[in-house]
Amino acid sequence: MTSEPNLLAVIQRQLNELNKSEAKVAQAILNSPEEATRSSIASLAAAAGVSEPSVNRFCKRFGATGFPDFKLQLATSLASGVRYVSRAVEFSDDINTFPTKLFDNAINALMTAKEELPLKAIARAVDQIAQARRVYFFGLGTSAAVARDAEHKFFRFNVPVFTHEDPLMQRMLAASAGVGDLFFFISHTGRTKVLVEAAEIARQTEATIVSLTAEGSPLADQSHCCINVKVEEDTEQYLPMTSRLVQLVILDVLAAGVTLRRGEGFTPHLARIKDSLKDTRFQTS
Amino acid sequence: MTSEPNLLAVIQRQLNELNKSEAKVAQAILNSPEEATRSSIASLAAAAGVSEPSVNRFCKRFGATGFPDFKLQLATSLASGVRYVSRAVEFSDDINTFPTKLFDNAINALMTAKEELPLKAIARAVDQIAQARRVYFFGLGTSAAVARDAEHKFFRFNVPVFTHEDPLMQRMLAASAGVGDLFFFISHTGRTKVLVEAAEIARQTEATIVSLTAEGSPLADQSHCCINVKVEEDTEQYLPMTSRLVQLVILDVLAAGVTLRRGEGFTPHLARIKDSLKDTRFQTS
DNA sequence: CTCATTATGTAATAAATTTACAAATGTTCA
DNA sequence: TGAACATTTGTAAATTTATTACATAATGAG
Repeated sequence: MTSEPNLLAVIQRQLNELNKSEAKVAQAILNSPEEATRSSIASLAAAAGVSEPSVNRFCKRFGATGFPDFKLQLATSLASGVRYVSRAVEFSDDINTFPTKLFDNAINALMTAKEELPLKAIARAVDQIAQARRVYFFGLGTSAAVARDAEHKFFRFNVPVFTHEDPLMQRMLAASAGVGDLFFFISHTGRTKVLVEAAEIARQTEATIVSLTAEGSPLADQSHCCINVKVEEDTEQYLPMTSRLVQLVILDVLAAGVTLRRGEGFTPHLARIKDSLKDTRFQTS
Repeated sequence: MTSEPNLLAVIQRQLNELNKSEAKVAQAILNSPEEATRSSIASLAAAAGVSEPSVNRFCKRFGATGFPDFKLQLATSLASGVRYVSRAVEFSDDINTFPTKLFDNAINALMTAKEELPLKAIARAVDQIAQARRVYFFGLGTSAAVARDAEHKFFRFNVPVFTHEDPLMQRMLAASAGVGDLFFFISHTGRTKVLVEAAEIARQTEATIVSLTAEGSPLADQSHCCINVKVEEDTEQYLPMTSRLVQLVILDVLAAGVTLRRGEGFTPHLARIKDSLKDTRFQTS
């Protein structure tokens, strides 16, 4: 009943243990799996050079209730197995291809991140943020923009938040930290010197250090709680694009987590902030 | 023939444009998509409370050749693992559900945006940015972080870029603009007063106005070129989450577009900037 | 070489899907 | 309002597709 994640591999593996006509069916399916999902039992039987019941028996042998069920499993397996392969933009690309590639890469990164979400670390970070008296979001370069976004978001939850892009300010604030302060470091590589140094300084105080960065990096080493994001991205060669998207969504998750912890009683507060923005907008006609 | 990667979202979106019985079928499928992939046309018709041909017509309306083909597409679409209908986080959610929901919503937003990418506007914006003598990225609130990210990205392409979050600075810069200046406004709603005013001021100069905002908004009206992003997001009630992700990826697209226009000769410049960052990092052991 | 066993195919049956058409419903305009 | 038209929906027949039952062929052991 459990849908096999990779049906083709299973078929391939059992190939020798099949009898002649079943092997023919297997071969036909392995030759063009996509086509098999679209064929009727008659056309697949013809393609394999066997009779229709042989195809049916083949399907049952692999745990399906019948041919349609088998096709379904095969289609599912193909869809999940193919996995978008991220594609680099090339100089030969034109307006019709490169935007799609970039979107595909972004989508792919989020899907991958979603699958290996470090839920324990996230839950812990939510706890710590919810308990903090003050939260500092620090990042540099691209991550500075992420930190700014986080500040904006968490501010609405009545958490006193601060962001500073200036490494000197970051150091000074880290040095004068105390109980109840939480430093949230954001860095794709986790190796940016001045940021790691700020973390080291903060670590010597009573403050809590949370980081959103690469596993096993110097920055992660300095953290009480590290949310590590695995994004396959060659930042040495290209600009980081997808990693910051994942970071942003994770910060959304943290913000949502904090809100949920506060419970429904907190919603009026959010509504008040929303209202305060109303007059800054042109009304929709 | 093109297999829709996001069938449920497509169905969801067209829900109001369907007639009664088709809507019933749509609802039945949205209620339990997995079950639909395993049902026969008869049982789905029964579940929806319509006749079998109605189900068949529904399938054809969505580009399938018939019911089996539709089931196949649906199964394929489900297999990629994303719940394509955006789901709001609720107070009953726990750590195992709400992070997934948020990721799914983000992925969904990017997929939808990808489907209706305004390629003409993007191509035009790329042209204009490539020709600009100076580019100003202006945004407020959440969009300020997006503007900051854009500044960071475009800076690497040797385009003189500037960002200011201060509305007064924005106005002053807008007022003193001239030929070759490009103002790039970022706003989800396109109705933020001070931003629209800055655009109005800039519009009276020789500068070019490009905006990344909602179609038909006051801000769009002020722009020479408007890249409109359709993201279904209730910003009145919730914080904008997905829209800024789409904005970021579109800015990546613009940056890639500018790079492609410059041709391969430009890559050494990027390499030099990369090198300049090397010493700021701890080396990987 | 014969019997038992397994493998495969044929043909009938059953199920599911599609098509053609008719009834019902809604819409337009005098 | 109501006749004429268009649209939607369902019924029933036709067609396609899948399954089952059974017969025949192939294989292998004694």
